[in-house]
Amino acid sequence: MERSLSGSSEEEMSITKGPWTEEEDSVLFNYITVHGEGHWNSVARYTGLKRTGKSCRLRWLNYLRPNVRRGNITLEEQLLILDLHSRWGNRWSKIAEHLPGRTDNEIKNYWRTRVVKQAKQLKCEVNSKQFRDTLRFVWMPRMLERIQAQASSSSSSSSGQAHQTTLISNAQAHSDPCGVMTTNPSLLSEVSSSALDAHAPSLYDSSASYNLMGGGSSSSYSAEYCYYSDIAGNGFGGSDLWTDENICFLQQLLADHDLS
DNA sequence: AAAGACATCAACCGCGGCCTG
DNA sequence: ACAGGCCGCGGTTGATGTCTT
Repeated sequence: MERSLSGSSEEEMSITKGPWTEEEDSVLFNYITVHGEGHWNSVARYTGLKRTGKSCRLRWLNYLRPNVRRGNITLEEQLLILDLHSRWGNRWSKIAEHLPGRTDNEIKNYWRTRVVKQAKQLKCEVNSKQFRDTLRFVWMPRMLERIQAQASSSSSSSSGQAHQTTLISNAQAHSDPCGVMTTNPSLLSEVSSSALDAHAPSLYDSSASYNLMGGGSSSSYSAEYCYYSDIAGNGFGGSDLWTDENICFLQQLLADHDLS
């Protein structure tokens, strides 16, 4: 696929856009293997590829680079993404730094195709406090439970005290064929701690901003949280949390409590 | 089986920051 | 100090695959 640009120079007129061919991939891969990353405009120039430096960089980082992982974002990774996004917002490259092998593009796509979609279905603004609290107090604890369930199914340990240790061990067990961790264990530990705190609301400041009910007292907060936590724990099914069934469940939950 | 709707993901674009001369 | 080039980031688009009717 070759389209011309509106630029006037002959060079600009012959720039290739669109999907990369195997041949182009091979040329780029071989060049970077020999010369290393960087100087992307030079890469484009010296390889003879009719691509911009930007395009070469993107193709390398998102596709050709060794250890790049695509598809099947694990629960641990989803949990990390949700947590890190709650801290940093749309800082995709920063978030990607903590998910080895994952690219900012992939994380961004995950967020837009899964999380934003679910927010729409819940008729929430994705950046609204209501939706963020839903993620934090319903989805994240639920993800954690699933991760724990996966871990306990492969481990004899089942005590609550061993929860975090088990979780981290599980994360460590998820390494790719090249031995790269799928998740940063120290970060996952931090995430699991904060998400686990959701099971013990008393640990939070009573005026904590995390209030699924949208501004009630601390006592109603605790009581309501227990309710949500219990229902979340019992109401979801399936291996994928982002299912229509679960969204309907949440919609009902929000409607019942006049949250929308 | 075909067509339309929807979901996913690779790639492009514009902008801002940094570096260098 | 500043202008130009390069790089990286985040937002958006378009192609392709999958599902539904």
